[in-house]
Amino acid sequence: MTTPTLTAFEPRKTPVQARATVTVEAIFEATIQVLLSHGADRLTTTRVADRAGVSVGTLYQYFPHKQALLYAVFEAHMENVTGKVEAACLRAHRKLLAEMIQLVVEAFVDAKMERSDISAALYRVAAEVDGPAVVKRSVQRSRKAIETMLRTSPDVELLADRFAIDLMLAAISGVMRSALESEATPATVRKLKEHLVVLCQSYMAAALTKRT
Amino acid sequence: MTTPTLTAFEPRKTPVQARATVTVEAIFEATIQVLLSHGADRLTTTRVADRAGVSVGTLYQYFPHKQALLYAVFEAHMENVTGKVEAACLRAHRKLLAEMIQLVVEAFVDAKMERSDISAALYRVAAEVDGPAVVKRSVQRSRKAIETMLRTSPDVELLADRFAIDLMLAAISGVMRSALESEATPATVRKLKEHLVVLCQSYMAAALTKRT
DNA sequence: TTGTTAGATGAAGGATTCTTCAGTTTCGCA
DNA sequence: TGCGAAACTGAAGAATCCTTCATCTAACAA
Repeated sequence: MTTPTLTAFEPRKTPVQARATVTVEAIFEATIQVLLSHGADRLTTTRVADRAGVSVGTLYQYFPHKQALLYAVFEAHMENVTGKVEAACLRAHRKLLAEMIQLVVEAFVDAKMERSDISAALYRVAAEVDGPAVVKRSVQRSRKAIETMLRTSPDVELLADRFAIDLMLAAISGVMRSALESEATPATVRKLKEHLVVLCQSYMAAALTKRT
Repeated sequence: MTTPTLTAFEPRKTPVQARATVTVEAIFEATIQVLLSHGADRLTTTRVADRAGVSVGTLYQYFPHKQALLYAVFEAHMENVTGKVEAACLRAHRKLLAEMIQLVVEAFVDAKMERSDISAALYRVAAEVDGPAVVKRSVQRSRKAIETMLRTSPDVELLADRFAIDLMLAAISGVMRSALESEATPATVRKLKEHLVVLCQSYMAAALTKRT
């Protein structure tokens, strides 16, 4: 056992020459393009390779199987969103609770909406690879960032448990999914963002006050 | 054009004899069983038929294609959950806002957890059929029930817009999905229920008070 | 009892897609 | 310039799976 759990999803070969790097990048992009133009069910390794301007064989040189490809794309997306959230947390250090929440929520929403088409398409991908596992890791990272952020607030005396934070993140995700799946208009998204901020602020205020 | 949009998902033939009804019911149940034992990707029409104790041909006599079968199962699940929510709304008429929210949230959670294995498995099915469309209809029904419920409250003066209610429902769904996908323990679910109630109560209180 | 309709069967057609690998081309370096 | 390694190619193998339809059986009504 070299790498126990996720071996099957790791790249088969790492590019060393420059052109190989370009190829992998092209395959990556092509995957997203095919996803958008043909849908997740008509996503074929051959089609992706065509779109990337390479042959199927090349694709299989870097990804052991179709799932690995999809997994990589999905993971990259989550990584991007999580990164944005972490960055927002850092920027929000030492601010008031309400403002913290606002910054984090807005960062999350913006990250998802930046390429809303991709975000929406990836929901179907997440179902085919092990979405929940990737999401769980992403949530853990976000939670940690939020926890340390909260510790710097002059506003908060009672520290929120991970439960409350995870729940808040799940709620945000749910709202965003619903918005993305119904192709919400920009105006709607703006309103949604405000409401989402209110929702999280109210909940956090309640969670950080409640004495049980 | 007889029935424009969803024709493709409607049953091909309606059972008239008693044994046919039994058959359809068996196929229905078998679909869920196969889903639980083999997973959504290994869900095969032949396998479902076998499990139901009939031949594939019989299956295709009632469902035009595999998707229609999955669609029917998913829709039934949503129908069940939505029904429970509507019932809870009716029971909560004329109560105080906080209690209303509590009853509705608990009804939703309970409905989803009643057969948590099925609920979880159906997330993958929803991705293959047009999940969002079914969900949207379910949300509309729930929202209406909640709106009329809220109107009977002595507690609420400012009426919540559909936006706020939809958002709340999406948040609840997101939290439940996260819980189901991580196979939360009963203890966790209990805690989660409490928190979800708090979250929704806080948000609704804020939404029904805010003056913009 | 008998004719008619509903219900059930399951082998086989047809189509699609993943994945491999033997062979070819390109790159980097001595 | 020449050689070994890295990349790339794409036809073909292999495995699945969906769906049909000609045929048979059970139910029901007259």
